[in-house]
Parts: sequence; C-alpha cells; structure tokens
Amino acid sequence: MIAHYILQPELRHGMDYLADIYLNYRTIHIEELIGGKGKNQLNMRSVDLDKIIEYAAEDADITFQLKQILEKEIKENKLENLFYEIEMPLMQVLAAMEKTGVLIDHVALKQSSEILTADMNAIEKEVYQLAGFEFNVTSPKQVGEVLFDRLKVVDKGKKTKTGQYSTNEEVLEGLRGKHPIVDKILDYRGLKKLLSTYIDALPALINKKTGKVHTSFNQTVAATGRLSSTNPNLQNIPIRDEQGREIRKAFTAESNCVFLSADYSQIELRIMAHLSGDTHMIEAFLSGQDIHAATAAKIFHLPIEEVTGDMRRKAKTANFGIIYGISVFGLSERLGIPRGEAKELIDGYFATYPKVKEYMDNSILTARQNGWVETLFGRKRFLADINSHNSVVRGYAERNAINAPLQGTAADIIKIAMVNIYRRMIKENVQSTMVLQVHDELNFNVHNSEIDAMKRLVTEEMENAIQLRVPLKVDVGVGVNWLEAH
DNA sequence: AACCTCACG
DNA sequence: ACGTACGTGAGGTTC
Repeated sequence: MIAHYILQPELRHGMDYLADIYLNYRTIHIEELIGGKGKNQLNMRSVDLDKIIEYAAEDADITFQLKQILEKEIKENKLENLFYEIEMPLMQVLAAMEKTGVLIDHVALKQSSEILTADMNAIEKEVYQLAGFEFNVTSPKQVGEVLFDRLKVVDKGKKTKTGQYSTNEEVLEGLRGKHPIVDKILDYRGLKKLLSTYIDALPALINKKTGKVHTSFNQTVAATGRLSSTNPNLQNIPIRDEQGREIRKAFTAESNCVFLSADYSQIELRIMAHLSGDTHMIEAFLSGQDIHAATAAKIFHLPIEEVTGDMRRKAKTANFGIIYGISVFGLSERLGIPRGEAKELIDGYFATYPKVKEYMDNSILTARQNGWVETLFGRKRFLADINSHNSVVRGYAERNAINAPLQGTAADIIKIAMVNIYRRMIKENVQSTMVLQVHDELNFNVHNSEIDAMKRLVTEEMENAIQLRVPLKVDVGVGVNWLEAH
C-alpha cells in the first residue's frame, strides 16, 4: 500500500484494486465469505475452512506478486530514498504511537459534559422561544427555512449548490444583529459540536485494558504526504476557542510524567524561502525576525517598529495565502477588504519577494510540462487538470501545484524527524514515549527524570532533520496536559 | 451515500 | 455568469 501511495498518491491502494490494475486479476472479496455489511454479516470464524484457505492464500500470493512489481517501479522512479529511508521506517514509529496511546482525563470530560449539555439545552429552549415554535436546530435545512422563510431575517438567503439555504458560520455571522435568534443558533452549534464530536465521543473510545485512547494513523490517505488520523481523529482537537481549549486540557501525561509538545515554527513559509531562494525572505528568517511583521514592513515600506497591528495581520494573511496559491478573491474575502486593495497587497508582496512570484509561476509551469510537481524529497503529486479548459478546474490544479510541494516537503521533514527521534529514544533507552503527530507538531509523554534530555533530543532532531537555506525553528514546551505544554 | 457544517494544521 | 486559497475526519440530517 505504501509503495503504491508513493507512486500514485491520489489513487486507492487496497489490494483488490491493485490486483485488478497491476495483475488484471479479480480477487475474492470478503463479502463473498461473510456477506454484505449489515446485521446478517457473518464472523470469519463461522466461514467454511475451505473458503478461508482459498481467500487467505490468495492474500499472500497477490501481495507477493504486487511487491515484485511495485519495488521495481519504486526503483525506476527513483523513489527509493523516500520509500526505504522515510516511509518504511516510519511505519514502526506510527505502530508504536498507536500502541502506546494517549491518556485522557475522562472525569474532567464527564464534568464538562454535564455543564455544557445543560447550557446547550437552555439555549435550545431560547431558540424555540425566539422562533415561536420548536424545530431541529441541528438540521441546516430547518435552520435555513426558519431564518429565511418563516422569520424572514433577510429578504434573500444565500443558497448552497443544491438549492438549500446556506446556514454556515460565515453566513450566520453576517446575520448577527438582524435577529437575536442568530446568536443563539451559533452558540448552540458551537456547544453541539464540542459535545458530540469530542466531549461525549472520546471517553467511549478509551480502551478498557490500557485506559488510553489509541488512534489510527493512516499513512496512505493524504495526497500531499501528510498523515491522517481516525477512530478518533486526534489531529483536530480544538484549541482556537476558549471553550474548546478545555478539551485539550483533558489530554494528560501519565503518572510521574509531563506532556511535551514541540512544533515547527512557520515551516511551510521557511520551505517557500528555501525552494524559491528569495533573498529577502531568507534574510528575514536568518535574522530571526517576526516574519509577518517583517513582511508588513517591506510591503508598506516602513521600519519594522512602525508596523501596526492591522498591517501585520494583513501580511500574515498574505503569507498564509501564498502557501495556498493566493488569489485576489481569496485574500479579499479573508481580510474583508475590497478586491482592488487585495490586488495591491499581492502586488506589494511580489515586489517584496520577487522570487516567490517566480517560484509560483515555475511550479505551475512544471506541472503543465510534466503533469506533476514534487517535494524536496521527490514525493510526487499528479495534477491531471492542470491543462483543463475549465478555468475553475484549472485554477484548483494550479493552486495545488503551488501548495503540494510546500505542504508535502513539510510532511517529509517531520517524518524524517520522527524516525530519527524514535531511533534515538531506543538507543538512549528512555522511558518517555511519542504519542501524537499533528502535521507540524510532535507530542510526547515524558518521564519526570527525562524532561531536559527529551526537550534537547526532540528539538535537536526536529531542527536538524534536514539542512535548508534557512534555519528550522522548533518551539517546545511541557505541562501537565496538552494545553499547558503548547 | 450525499450533503452540510465545523474541528484541526 | 460562475466560482475561486491548501490538506484532512466526524457528526448530524436528509434522501
């Protein structure tokens, strides 16, 4: 699966699919043994042994045949380093993290649940009061009909592409002040999300034997080379809002241990500096300046001390936009400024960092010529739509051409760091364990006797995973829980 | 299963 | 006129 993921990151990687594509062979599907999914599905132990023999032998046979083909292709495409030195060793690191698990304070979550459920129910009643009738507040369809057809909060509601009223946060924010019910619906949604996705869901996933939560890291899902996390997803635990932060507090260290969190500072922008070779951006990072303030100073032609908060905010949004393949529309939407002003900001940005502009143009050109772009370590992303005659479709591919090498190189780098950290932890025989990866951040359960050593080890390996034209900076912290460690 | 919404980097 | 910043996973509703 991983070999095929490296070769064709956008496609599927299951054995049935690969057998069809590479061997022109249709495998026995599991449903043929145990039936389709549903309550009548059999357990494997009740299947006829003769059938199981056939099925299991085929599994081994096909896997071996695929190995012969895929290892040759890895070699032909010069992907041996990425495959043998990064992805394959990483597999063990991920397995160890999954097995270790992370400790969750379910008592704290239970207390939060009781308080917030009461709050949510009270808000629900207020919503009914304000509407004058009851309806399902968790149904976007009903919320839309209530706001736009019955209460007529505004004349015309924005519609989704299927013709339903759009009621997402952005739309509701725009309706604040038009009717008191809008605030209440937003409050209700916020609480509902926290309760159903995290507070009430996580305790149910605590393993009875270990007392911890064990996520699955998927190594073959994200087209850019990132990992993903499921059952539960521990890569989207709240942090931005005050209420959400409470949930992070429930991720704790084990006894006699602390939670250690280490994250790369501005890694994708540093990779942009490296790949583009832009002297001014490189200089800003080398001098250790606040990159957003430094960017603002250059765009607005001011000394850095005279940069206002608003200028920095604009430059920060522009910096993020650059990573995503900036558009005038996107920047104006996010900053809430006219398109003309967004265009001027982007022009100023490119004048400030001319090689960044060149890099972006080059990425698109490379994609057009080759049909793919790649990371610093040769991880490819194919962009079939790059020459599409549909400008919307093509625009999407173009932004991918810019973003994929940046996001993907960052993914490569943290994977290298993880492998190196894991090896050193074994070699130095530590009691501490790696527990979570969140794209640019690594988290550890660190024994009290190893705090200084682990801080050093982790920072060293993350910052020195690879030598770029700019330094890689890591912020590290410890605390009794994930929130405090950040 | 599709859709909408929203949590994270 | 359309539809636009990148990558994910999960819960809930609706069909």
